[in-house]
Amino acid sequence: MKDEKKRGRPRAFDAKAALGKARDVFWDRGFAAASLDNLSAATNLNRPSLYGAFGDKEDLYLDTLEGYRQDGMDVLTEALDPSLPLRDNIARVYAGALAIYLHGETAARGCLLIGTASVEAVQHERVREVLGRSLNDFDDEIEKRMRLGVERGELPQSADPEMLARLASAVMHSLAVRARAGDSRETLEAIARSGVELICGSAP
Amino acid sequence: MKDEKKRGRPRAFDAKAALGKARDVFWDRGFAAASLDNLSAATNLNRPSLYGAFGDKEDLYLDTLEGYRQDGMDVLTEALDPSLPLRDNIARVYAGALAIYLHGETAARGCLLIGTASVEAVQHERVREVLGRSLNDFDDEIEKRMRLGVERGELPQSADPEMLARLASAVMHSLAVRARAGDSRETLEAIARSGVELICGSAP
DNA sequence: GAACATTTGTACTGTTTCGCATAAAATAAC
DNA sequence: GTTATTTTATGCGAAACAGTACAAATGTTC
Repeated sequence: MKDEKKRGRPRAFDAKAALGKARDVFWDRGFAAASLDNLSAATNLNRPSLYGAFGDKEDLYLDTLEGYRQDGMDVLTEALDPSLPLRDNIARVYAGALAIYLHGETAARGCLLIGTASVEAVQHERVREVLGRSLNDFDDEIEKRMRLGVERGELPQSADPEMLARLASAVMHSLAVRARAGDSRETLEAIARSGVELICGSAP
Repeated sequence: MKDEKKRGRPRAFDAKAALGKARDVFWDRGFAAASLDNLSAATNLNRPSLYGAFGDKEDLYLDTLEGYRQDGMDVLTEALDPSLPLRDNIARVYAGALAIYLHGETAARGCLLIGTASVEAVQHERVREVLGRSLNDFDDEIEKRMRLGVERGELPQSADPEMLARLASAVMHSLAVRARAGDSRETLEAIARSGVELICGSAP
């Protein structure tokens, strides 16, 4: 199923790489301010090629969001490796997030979803759906680890895994916003440390 | 200084009211997707009147952000009334935030700054400056209350007021994002309650 | 009432926007 | 080699866009 030779002229570009370039454009400018000329220039693709491969601008944007969501989930599950202590897990989640957020030419880009999908969410239902689903998936993944923490005694029996997870996510959301607002790496790392402390309490 | 009659034809509109209407447009659509036609229609002002009163689109947007920031600070200081217990203060901060965030025709609008200024912050330095300053001002105001809490014994002497304030803000940032992502009022209120619990610990 | 100053409404300009039509190019099937 | 099929490249076209010129309208100052 991988090398099924399709008839007709073959593509002269790697769709996945093009999606990555398009993602950078959306990440810096947002959906509305990203023009097809910007996207065409960044991907080295003509407009018809973009349309042929991804559909219109909104489809392309949704594709980049989905890819970003998937990548983020991979980073998250790796950070939450259950063979490590809970405290380390949460610290790794924040470290992984900051590695993604603090990366930009002019200013840090923060999170693609929180930073750019939030604006469109009010008017574009499909964007709102992806954003909501992404946030929920993140919450759920962290919640699983919290439940495990209660079972293992890393957290008190009275702890509420669902709410702890949502608050752990909240710190990450704040890091995303603050990164884009121009906060320094030191500031963000300090918030992450304090967040771990507050969420994990005096867990071992 | 209030009624200095200027010569020439007087304005036929209230600039403050117009700014409020423009704010609604930016709140729903963001800066980039808000057209001058949208703004002109919402304010019932011709384009030349908009330009004459506020400058270009970016100037107008920055004006609405400043106004929103000021309004937000007023709500915040009122919520932080030091005659109330710390726990009530933080709960009131979140309640005040949600009252603002959960208000939209199609979907909740969240926070104007976090929801719409974040996108532009990367490329527009002036927007980034307002956003960063607003977040900092909020942090500082809450931090003052936290310091008072330590003095009064509402918080343990070992508490770090600066970091507690930033984490209290973090919960609010998350509420802003989640509101725009479509989360229900019940969900958001539950997060706010858990946030108060976590931040204020077992404070009286 | 005459001269001046500012706002308002209409209409315009030049640019940018998105999406597509059309034809040439490149490969598979026959 | 011929035909069928898909992707490229050029460039079109209609709409939306931000900002402004200009003249009419509406005040103040003298």
